[in-house]
Amino acid sequence: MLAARDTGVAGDVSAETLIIKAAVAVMSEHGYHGTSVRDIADRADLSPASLYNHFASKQQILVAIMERGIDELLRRTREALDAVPEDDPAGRLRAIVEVHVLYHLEDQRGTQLGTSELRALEEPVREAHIAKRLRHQRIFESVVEDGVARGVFGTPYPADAGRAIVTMCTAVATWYRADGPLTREEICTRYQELALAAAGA
Amino acid sequence: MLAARDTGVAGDVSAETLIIKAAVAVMSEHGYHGTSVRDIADRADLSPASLYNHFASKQQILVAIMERGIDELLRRTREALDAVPEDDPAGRLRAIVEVHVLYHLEDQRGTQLGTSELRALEEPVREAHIAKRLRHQRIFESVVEDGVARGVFGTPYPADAGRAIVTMCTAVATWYRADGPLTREEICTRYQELALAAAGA
Amino acid sequence: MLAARDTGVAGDVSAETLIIKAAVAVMSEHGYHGTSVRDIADRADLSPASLYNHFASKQQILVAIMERGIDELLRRTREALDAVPEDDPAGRLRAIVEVHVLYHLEDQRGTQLGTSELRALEEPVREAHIAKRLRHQRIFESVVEDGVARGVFGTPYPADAGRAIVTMCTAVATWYRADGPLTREEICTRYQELALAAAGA
Amino acid sequence: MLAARDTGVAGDVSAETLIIKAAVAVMSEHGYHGTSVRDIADRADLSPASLYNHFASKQQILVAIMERGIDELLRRTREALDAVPEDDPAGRLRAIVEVHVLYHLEDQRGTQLGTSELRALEEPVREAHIAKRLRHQRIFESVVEDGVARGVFGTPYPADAGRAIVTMCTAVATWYRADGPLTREEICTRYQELALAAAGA
DNA sequence: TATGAATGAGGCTTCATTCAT
DNA sequence: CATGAATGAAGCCTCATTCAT
Repeated sequence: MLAARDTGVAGDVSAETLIIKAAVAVMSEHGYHGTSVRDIADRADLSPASLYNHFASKQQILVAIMERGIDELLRRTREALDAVPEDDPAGRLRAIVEVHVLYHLEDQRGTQLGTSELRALEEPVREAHIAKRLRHQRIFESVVEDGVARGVFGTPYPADAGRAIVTMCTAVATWYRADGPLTREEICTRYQELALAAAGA
Repeated sequence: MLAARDTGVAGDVSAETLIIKAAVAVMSEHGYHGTSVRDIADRADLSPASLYNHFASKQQILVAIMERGIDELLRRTREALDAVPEDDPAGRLRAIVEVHVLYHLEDQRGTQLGTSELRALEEPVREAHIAKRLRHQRIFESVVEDGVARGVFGTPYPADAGRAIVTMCTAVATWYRADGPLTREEICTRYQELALAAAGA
Repeated sequence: MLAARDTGVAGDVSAETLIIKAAVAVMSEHGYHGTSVRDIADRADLSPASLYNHFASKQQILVAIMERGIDELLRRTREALDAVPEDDPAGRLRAIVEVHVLYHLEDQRGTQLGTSELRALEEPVREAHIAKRLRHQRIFESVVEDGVARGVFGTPYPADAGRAIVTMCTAVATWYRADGPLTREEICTRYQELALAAAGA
Repeated sequence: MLAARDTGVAGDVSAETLIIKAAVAVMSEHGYHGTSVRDIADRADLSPASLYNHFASKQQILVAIMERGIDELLRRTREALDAVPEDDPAGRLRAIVEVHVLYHLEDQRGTQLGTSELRALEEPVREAHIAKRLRHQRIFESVVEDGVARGVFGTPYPADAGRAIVTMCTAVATWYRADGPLTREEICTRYQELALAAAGA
């Protein structure tokens, strides 16, 4: 049972990961409530009963998806921030926008779920999860605020700008098509510029 | 409650309108698939069976909500545009942002539904509905493009800017709280500024 | 909808009563957990879904059966006691034994359920129900104790005798067959004698 | 399967015995149908799959419990009878009541199962098992009848008395608590007296 | 012998909808 | 126009059991 450890590394083929992939695929299309356990099982080439050897409930599958998603996003965002000097607000904003956009392009369906199915999370997980999302948004707000404090950004509403930036970067997951006219990197660059503009750079 | 615009007459309290209000209330909280006909009926103080005297199906209730929403938004947007001279791109952008933000603040729940339940619409209504939404977004894009053509906006990516503007203005419906620190008008003003910034005004 | 009121009177044909009769029939044979909602529905000539128009759950059907049973038994027992002078302990014991035996012969299956499915009742109903059953048993104990106090009964263990009497009278529901050698009245008489003997009359 | 016989001897720890003990514990609480194989396995600190290395099915576990119980009871009852002279009906009744009561106090849960889960036994085991239980009851009836024939007992209904005696002695398993006011021996003595009274000694 | 994983059957319940009243 | 009752389909989940390891 070598592959049983979910390392997040490509090539991971544990049953849990396969199920989560299947669930992301079908849930991102029809939503949590619009997706049946059978839908997930079919997609994962399993019987519905077998799902329950890996997850206690449909809800727990959603929890796994949502938590992994926000945890990874937070991790990457913090990592990106750590790599840019504090006295370079524009560079810091560019860095976290890059992470955000690339992550939402890389895992379009998973991140869409993360954005849209908050309401399907049951308490008490929901509350904790929302707190994480808020923490993530606060990072953007504080980067903009910091830039304003340093005189690099000129927006009079740093918090609103931060929220607007997160919002528009998140939305790329809803419209990006791999066969569209722009590469991921191009989209990323454009959103960095849009973000800087919104911040009043 | 001017907005009860079923027939256009103020004070409209037709059963259809009551049901739609009830449906918006519960569906905006749990989504289309997460809401049962009984949930709607309970909210509307009716029996589930009675709903069917007014709507042919749960799906038709959703259709009514979605179509009314986008139709009204399109109508207001066009109306706003007609009121501003063509040679004032900034004014035009301000105008449609105002309509968009105010409409999403005024009918938070209905517009949230409109944004999130596209996937729950069944064909062929869905396709037609998406076309309308696209038409709406094209208005924003063309206003930005026009502003660039006239040398008023400087963004190198007018289409992306247009989409980003719509996106961030739409999102106000998800976070606005009536008891928050800002009035609707203040929010509106800020988003007008953010939009102009994104357009490179 | 004339018959909708459940009066407990013979001839009552409300859906609730029909379902309860069906449930008693199948549950008394296979037990609560050994009986499926479909079993009950089939017996009542209904679809499983229709059951839920009348009872909120399988458990609530059981509750109705159990509560009606013990309430009726308590009622009859108290009524019987009221009809015999306090200074006639033997008559009083005969009276409550008669009620007990006849009720358990009259509704063999229902009373068997009442005796055997206590464990299937969920809290908090269970606790309250057990209290009722205890109250019923206390009546027997106090009649025997009273008889001892008055010098009519000689048993040195009135409480044990009372319990033993209830127990053996309850058991008639498990072995009585309508086509057996004894009439209900004969059985009743014999158990009155056995009870008096146990009490040391 | 050398060690499989539960001889009651301390130190017997075969897996079969452990499983049976676990099954008795959980089944006596929730009944056969209310108990899952997993419930038994959990209680026995085994995986459900492992149970099947020791018993062919859940049903076979029940069979083992029920058959061992009635076999042991019959054995002890006959043994007790053999130890008392035939011309001492009161002594014989005392002897079998003692065995019955003590066995039901010693193995409260197992005997409760034996009494209540007859209906869960599948044919053809069920029929054979019922025959054994009947044989056991006939012993009580014949002891009473014999006592009547010898002029020692006065009851006019020896069969009913026999049944009533078995019934009330069996019931001790349902109410006895180790921390109650009476020792097992005291209970035993009282039920011997109650039995003699019922027999009209 | 032990068990994680698999599964068809079936558990209870809710669903959207219909229809007689 | 309103609704209690009915229902086939489907929902999530547990069941007893099997099997490869």
